[in-house]
Formats: sequence, C-alpha cells, structure tokens
Amino acid sequence: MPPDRVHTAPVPELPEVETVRRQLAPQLRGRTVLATWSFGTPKFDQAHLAAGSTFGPLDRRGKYLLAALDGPDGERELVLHLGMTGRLGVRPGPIDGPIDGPIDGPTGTHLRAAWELDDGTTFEFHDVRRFGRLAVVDHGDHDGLPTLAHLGPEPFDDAFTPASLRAAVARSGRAIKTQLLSQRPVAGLGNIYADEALWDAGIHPRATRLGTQRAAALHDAIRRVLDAGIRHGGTTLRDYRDATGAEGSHQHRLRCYGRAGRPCLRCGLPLRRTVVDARTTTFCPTCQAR
DNA sequence: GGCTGGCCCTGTACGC
DNA sequence: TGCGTACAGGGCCAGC
Repeated sequence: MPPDRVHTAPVPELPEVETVRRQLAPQLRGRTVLATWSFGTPKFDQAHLAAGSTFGPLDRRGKYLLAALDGPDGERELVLHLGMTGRLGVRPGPIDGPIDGPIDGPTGTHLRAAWELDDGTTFEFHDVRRFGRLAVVDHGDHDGLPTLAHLGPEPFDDAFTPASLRAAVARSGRAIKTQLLSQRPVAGLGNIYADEALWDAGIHPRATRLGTQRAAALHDAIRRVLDAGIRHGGTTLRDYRDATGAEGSHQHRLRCYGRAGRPCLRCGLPLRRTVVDARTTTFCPTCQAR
C-alpha cells in the first residue's frame, strides 16, 4: 500500500484552538468594538451583535472559543468555532471588508467577520470553506449550539477520569472513534488526535466497550497527545495557522494519523486506512486488534 | 433519546 | 494545458 496521500485540511482541534486562545486573549481583553462587518450568511451575521461591547476574558470549551462581552445588552458571549479552515487574528487598521477572496495579511484569506477595536486594530475571522460559525448569546446560554450544550468534560479537568470515560462509552453502542468525535465522552478531540490517542492506547477505532485497564490507557493517551499538541503549538498539515499566522510543529510528531501504509512505530507492520463515521481513520491492525 | 445519513463548502489532486 | 470529478471533514438537522 502506498503512503497515505495527505492533501486534506485537518481542522483546528483542542491544541490548535488553545494556542490561538492564548495568543488572542491579551489582545482582545478590555477592547471595545467600534464597528463590525460580516459575510452576511446566518453562520456569521451575528457578528454585528457585538457592536458597542467590551471584550472580557477569552475562554475555551473543547474546540469552541468563548469571549465574554460586556455591553449595552448586559453580559453576553461571543462564541466562535473555527470549523475546518477558520483562522482568527488581530491586525492593525480599520475594517477592510466586504471581501470574499484572497487578501493580504497575516491571518489568512476569505474574511467572514470583523470587529474594529478601540485601539486602532481589527479582530478578524477568516474561513475559506465556511464550516466555521459564530454566535452572540447571553452569557452561558448555549441552547442554540447543541454540541456545545452537551459537551463532555475538559480533558485536563478532574471531572475527566477513566471511570467517566468508560461510563460515557458504555452509554452507547457506537464505535469508540465515533463517540470520541461526538465530543460527549471528552471535549476537544477531532480526527487527528482521536487517531493518535487510540493508537497510543492500543484500542481499535471500532471497539464499542472499554474495560477498566483500557479506559485508563485511553484516558492517559488522550491527555498525553493533547498536551503534546499544545506544547508544539498545534498541528499544521496545510491550513491551520495560529493567531500570528505561524504554523504549528506537531505534524512532525504524529505517530499514526496520515501514516497509512507506513510502518507502525511500535510493531513495524504497515498501518491501515479505513473509514469510521465517514472520517478517514488510520490504525495498526496488530497493535490495535479488536 | 439515540442513531443514521445527507448536507454545507471549497481547494487540491488526479485522470483523461 | 484544461476540464471534470472525487475527496477531505465538524456540526447540524431531518427522519426513523
């Protein structure tokens, strides 16, 4: 089997979103929105609801960024999801929009929303494929965002334990990979880190139950791969850039994702590609036997 | 309430 | 060289 062809656009997952959050938080906090612009489709047009508000702390839940807003309508929240190709950044100068096409600048292309700030800069949301979205909601009111409303525990919180992981998986008969991507057993995993964690723990992506030992192994593996991703500034295979426009470096350390046909780093036999839940999945048929 | 399948969307790779 | 097609995938939603 030839090596996996990697021409896809891996989405920002928890490490990438956390990297962006750490960079943006100090740039946004205390800044007041003077003007707004949006692409005009339902996924982005709530950008206007932030007009006149002042940014507070920038938090993260799973792959969602939550920016506190203090404004004329009380305490609200700007919720941002980067989808597959979303990029955020702050650049000098006023709003340039309307733009739908390649533009110059550090944050990418295809502007979808922009917030002009009171220090002469503009906070921008670029998203080529428009799988990203944003919403302005009352603080903590996530009913309109079902995945966020039902998000599992944060992977580094005490609430995420081997027992909680095992119990969450036991509530469904679906494949473990599908469940991890659902964000319910734990928040923040996407296709890359799900494959990496399952390989690390030696668990087949179509397994439907976890014993005590395997739940502990997967729990530890999830924390390990996400922590490594954050330390390396995220994974860039093509599209992802952080808030400064820089690439991450974790792509050089991937041990499973995108390596189908290449030798498993544990047993030396070829990794295999399959499809689980309509997502490309790489695994080792020997180390991750069912 | 849980599960499945379809849809959104666009850049890239590949075959002809 | 240029065109057409397949593919990638997170979240939402309708239907079962």
